[in-house]
Amino acid sequence: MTDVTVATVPTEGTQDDLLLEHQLCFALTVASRSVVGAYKPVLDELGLTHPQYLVMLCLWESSPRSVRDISGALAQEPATISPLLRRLETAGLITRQRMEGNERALAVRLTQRGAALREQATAVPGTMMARLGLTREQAGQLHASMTELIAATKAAAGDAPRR
Amino acid sequence: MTDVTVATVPTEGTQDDLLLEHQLCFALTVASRSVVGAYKPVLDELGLTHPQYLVMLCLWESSPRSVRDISGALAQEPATISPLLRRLETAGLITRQRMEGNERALAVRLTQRGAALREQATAVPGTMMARLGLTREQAGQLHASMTELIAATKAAAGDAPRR
DNA sequence: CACTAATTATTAGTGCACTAACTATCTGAG
DNA sequence: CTCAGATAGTTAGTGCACTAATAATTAGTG
Repeated sequence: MTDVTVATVPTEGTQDDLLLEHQLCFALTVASRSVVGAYKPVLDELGLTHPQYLVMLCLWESSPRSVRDISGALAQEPATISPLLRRLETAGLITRQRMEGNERALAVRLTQRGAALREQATAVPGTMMARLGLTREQAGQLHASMTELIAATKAAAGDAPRR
Repeated sequence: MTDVTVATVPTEGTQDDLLLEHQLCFALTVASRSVVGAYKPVLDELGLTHPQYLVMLCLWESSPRSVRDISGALAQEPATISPLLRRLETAGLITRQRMEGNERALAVRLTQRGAALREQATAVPGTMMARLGLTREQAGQLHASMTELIAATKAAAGDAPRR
């Protein structure tokens, strides 16, 4: 219906460049919101939001981790992670206590319930790929494209702001 | 450095499925945030946030539009658009008045300043592609992938929730 | 050793995004 | 013609995400 769009994108700049439907950034944000939205019914059963799910993935990989560490792994500001962790603590999935030997850092640790939730979560990736009708190859291809894009933005950040 | 990831994804499900770095949804959200972040310095000069930029693109295409119309074009809830429009009105870029003939609908209209801003904006797409080091072909390819993904999520939404 | 620097986390403030609840207007079936 | 239901926007409430400012601890240098 509306997929002539890409095929007709010309090689040089035109005044069509400002058409909403031609914007990669628009397609990307819609895709992101749509995919996250598709996770919702599945994650609801675990009682997690999508960002919370990502934090849990992080902790299932290794358990006592600092805020800075998690923040780095998720490419998110500590100020974003902080309240998120507070909610996960309230939900009884993690504990937060100062690290011994370095009282400024926080030791974020899975509770028994938090660790146990992993069992239910193992089904999530497969369920989602099936729901979206993606093969492992397609998913891998998209993953690679996104990784490249992320790298491109890092390069762009290094260029202009001139720090 | 860390790009062995995709090449080593096996064909069948393993316990590695829960590794953060293997999640497409993670790569997608990071890519989305990163790209939007890359727009920031450029859009700052126009005094727009990225979501506001998308609304303006919308209005530069056709000017008196209803909230519902804009909401549909941007794939966003009216409740999200509403306060966003209020800020654009405060910024003097648009006006909001009830439509004559249908007092429930709103006529969102560009002001002179709003229309004029388009001149500055014409440079944005080109600037961004250059900054990200993307060719038109690459951008087109990514755009097509995102469009497919979006379609996949729509299909998924139609399946399960069974309305 | 003292005092500045850097590191780590949190808080405040703004803006997006969504759901649910509400108001106002319009439409259409009886 | 009337009033139940649909339509269009807004508001309230929650949660993310970012920047800037703050507090607390640690490390390093003179």
